Amino acid sequence: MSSDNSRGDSGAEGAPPEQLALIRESVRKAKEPRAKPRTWRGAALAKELPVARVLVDKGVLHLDRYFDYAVPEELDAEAQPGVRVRVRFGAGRHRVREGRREGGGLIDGFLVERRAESDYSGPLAALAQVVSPEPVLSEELLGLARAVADRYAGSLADVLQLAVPPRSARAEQRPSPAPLPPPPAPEAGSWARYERGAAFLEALASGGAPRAVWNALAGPEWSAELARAVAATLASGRGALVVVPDGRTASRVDAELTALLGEGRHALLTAEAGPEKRYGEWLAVRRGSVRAVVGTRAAMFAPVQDLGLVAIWDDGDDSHSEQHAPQPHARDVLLLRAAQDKCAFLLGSWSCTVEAAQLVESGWARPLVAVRDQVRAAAPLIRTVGDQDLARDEAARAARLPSLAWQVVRDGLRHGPVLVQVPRRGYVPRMACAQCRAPARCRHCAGPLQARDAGALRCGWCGREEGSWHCPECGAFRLRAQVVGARRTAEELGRAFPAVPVRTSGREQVLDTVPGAPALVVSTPGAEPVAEGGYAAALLLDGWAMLGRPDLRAGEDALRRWIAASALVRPQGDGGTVVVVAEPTLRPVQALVRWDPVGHAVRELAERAELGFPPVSRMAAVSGTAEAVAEFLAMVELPSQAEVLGPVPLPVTPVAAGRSRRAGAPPAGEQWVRALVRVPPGRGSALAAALKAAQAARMARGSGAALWVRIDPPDIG
DNA sequence: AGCACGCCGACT
DNA sequence: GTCGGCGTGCTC
Repeated sequence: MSSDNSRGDSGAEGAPPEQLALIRESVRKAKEPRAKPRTWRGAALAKELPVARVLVDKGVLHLDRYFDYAVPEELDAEAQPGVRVRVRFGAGRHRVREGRREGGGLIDGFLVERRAESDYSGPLAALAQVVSPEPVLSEELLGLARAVADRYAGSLADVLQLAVPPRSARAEQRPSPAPLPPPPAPEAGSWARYERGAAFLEALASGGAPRAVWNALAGPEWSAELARAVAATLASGRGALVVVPDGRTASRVDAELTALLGEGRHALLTAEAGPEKRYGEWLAVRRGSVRAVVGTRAAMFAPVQDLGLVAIWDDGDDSHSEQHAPQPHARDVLLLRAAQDKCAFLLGSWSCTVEAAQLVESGWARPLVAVRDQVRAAAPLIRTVGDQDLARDEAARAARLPSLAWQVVRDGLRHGPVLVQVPRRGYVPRMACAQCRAPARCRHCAGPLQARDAGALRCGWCGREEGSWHCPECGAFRLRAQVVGARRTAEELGRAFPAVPVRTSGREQVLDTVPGAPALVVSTPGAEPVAEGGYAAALLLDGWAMLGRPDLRAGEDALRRWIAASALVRPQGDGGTVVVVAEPTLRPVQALVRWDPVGHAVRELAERAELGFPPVSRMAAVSGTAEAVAEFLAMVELPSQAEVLGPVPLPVTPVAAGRSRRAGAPPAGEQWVRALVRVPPGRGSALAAALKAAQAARMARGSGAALWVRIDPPDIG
């Protein structure tokens, strides 16, 4: 049967209803496996490749597949792969009685492919509109989005919403500038301080794809080093992408790139620019006018052409986790990109996450480190104040500050600014051995024990009660809740040194830099200003607060924050000193004293492997009402060896605090539960696939109750 | 999610 | 006979 679209009445509202009914009937009866494209309107179609495969822009999982549409002749030229389109979508074909096809509104989508035939055995609806001829969704970007959706059990449309910025017609109309020729390969510069630093740069410059986990030396040179890695990649004729945690850090790297490459070779992609400007920059990158990008997490999808290097700075910072579904982490997206584009990979940090250690241990990446002597020389001297010191120190108890700390601050203020790091509010205390401070863990699943009502102990993962806890480390029977400390100390310090100005940097107002003159700089973690010439000293307060969070990462995180603050302090050769108020026997404190974040991460990794924790095992969280979670767990076909922990009740969001409507958080006042599912190494994709399939089936059935599935939950206690 | 189909009971 | 209840399934 040949096409019935030969009449060419493209402008008419449609064929007579009888004919439409006839088409439908014949299609139904003939059951052709591969229908020639036909439209309800009978409009003239494109002569070549008259079928457009379209991804409809709806995040729902059961629509996470392509739909075929017919390409009308007049849209033939513009309807190219990658463009944004609008199509009619939804049930509504039965309105043909009135002679036209109405129901089903216009929705947005992406044209993914042009084909000769459809494997859909019904008449195709026609593309309604090509929104713009700009091919925003390249094959590479589609492939990446697909991989991210699979990894996180999310829908392709959700990922594309993160990956492709909203259109701005004005930005699209402006032509992007002509690309500049590749710059010369840069000198090794301060990369020479690292054992394999110069070799890494040379590999980038000569078109290679080295993969490294870079433990940066303390001090301010890291941003220039990142810029050199970008320049080396550009020199090879390829593009480069750098993702950093926040806008402040992005502008630091941006400044180094401008210093090294001049204007016009790189783009800065952060949320601070407005949507139009941002889309303009994004387009310049996509069109190949600009070959290098530095930006915050949304830049992880930046469509850099001929990508040669992806880099991430400080992957332990939680702003690398996307807040929108399916909540991918920049490190993992860049890992997928490196694998897909076969490009170089650089993960840099002053500290070291367990995930980074795993990349090295698995042999996927090589360590990029300095020799021990260099490491120690670049770092300040670290001194600790623990419980014993506090107990001995009567004055300290009264003033809440030990005399060693007073002394270091006083000496430091003679030579320059002194940083005081105070914890942010809102950490939840968890239980630990009163004697040795080992975190109290469930004997069944090794989850964190938490004190519930009336002092009953309960596991935060599997919900089992613990009636007769004793410490597996030292045998003690008593527990203590680890306390959250005060920022009053900062005020006290200010009063104690009345001649010195006190400056604060925190959530409300983040200072970028402070001058090299003596001053007390009080800051929360992550908001520390850079001091001109480095801080003379730093005081890290309330180590208990940072270590006491009921989180698997508490140790790693505390160390990362301490190291980030200490890295802003002058080297010990120049008198730089840091005092940390925390028990010196604790592992993260010892790692800080030795300045050995990598060793710390390696030990954590070994322990996680033994206990079946992520990232060695893959975990997923399923949260919702008790009924929804139970129903979901009953129907999901989990891969073999999968283990379900819980469900346990989640804390109820106070009605007053309804402002923080985080993705996956229960609505204010509603009681939700959470189950954790874990699988052994290598079964992660099977787990994601199973969860996604079950979620899709649930949605298709229209089970109304909200339910959240989160791969790699960040807060598993 | 919409929205239309379809296979059951009360109605002009 | 026909209108219409909402349970079920599809959306190119």
